[in-house]
Amino acid sequence: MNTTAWSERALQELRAGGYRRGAARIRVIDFLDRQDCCVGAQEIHSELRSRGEPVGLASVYRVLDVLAEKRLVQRLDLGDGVTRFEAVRHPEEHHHHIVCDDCGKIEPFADQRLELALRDVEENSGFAVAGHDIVLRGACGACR
Amino acid sequence: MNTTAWSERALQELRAGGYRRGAARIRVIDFLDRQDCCVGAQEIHSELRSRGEPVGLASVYRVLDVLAEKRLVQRLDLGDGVTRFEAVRHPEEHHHHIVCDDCGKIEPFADQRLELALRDVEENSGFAVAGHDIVLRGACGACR
DNA sequence: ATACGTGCAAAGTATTTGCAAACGG
DNA sequence: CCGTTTGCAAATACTTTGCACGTAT
Repeated sequence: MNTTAWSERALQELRAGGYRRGAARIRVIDFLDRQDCCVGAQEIHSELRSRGEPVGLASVYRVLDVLAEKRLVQRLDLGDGVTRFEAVRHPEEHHHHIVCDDCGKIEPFADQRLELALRDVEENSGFAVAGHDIVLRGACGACR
Repeated sequence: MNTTAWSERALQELRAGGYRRGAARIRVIDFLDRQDCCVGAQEIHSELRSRGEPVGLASVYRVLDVLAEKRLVQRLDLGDGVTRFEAVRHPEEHHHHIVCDDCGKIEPFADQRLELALRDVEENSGFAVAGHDIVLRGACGACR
């Protein structure tokens, strides 16, 4: 399986949308593709900077905005005032997160029954539901 | 049923915890008791001010902090950068929220199957889960 | 009387916006 | 070339903190 598939697809979809391949865009997309969990904008900014691939912080936010609009990344809010982003590699199989209140560790999880229950709620809500955010909080194995 | 039960219980629990009945504390608690949905700190502050019960914004935040710690209110993050708070009237029957992306309308919902599915996930997570936050997003009946 | 509570203003943090210069196609 | 993208700095928005004064107990 090709590990760089996502960044390629992202750049391709952006191009199709009339977006150019600017330096910041490529760097941020490339960075996101290397992550296996969600990251915040400031984190992306400082990591890229320390790797010698500096990018303006505003550009990071702008790139993330475009990616989120194209649904190439998922925004997530863990409740600490930082918006995090994660590459959407397999749109059909999405997952959620569980966060440790003590050490801040973030772990993903997926559950079919949960999704089915959510789908039912969504269908009976009277809303045209576009998405849902689920965050579990507690103490991780190491901290409790 | 007594509609002011919550504010009384809140003040009582705070007193038991060694907290005094300061003016800001009473006003914020009283205000929260009159709401039927979640509210943000700034909103509480300006509403109280326009009602002629002014309270310092910092005090609002401090009161909310104490209440959240004592689990008398629930924090919730709807993803728009504003932390909202809601009185916890019946700890055993909690609910979640669905938000309209267009008009910002917030509606509560509760679902037993969803809770059961969550409980299972929580038990198998390896975490000692303290709580969960669920937010559904979409277009409400009027906006879609 | 004396700790705790409050209000104001200043600081802190995350994010957004204005604008001139750089750059992709 | 020309419109898009970028980086910087300034602006915004929410929340937190420091500190002197007020007040509940």
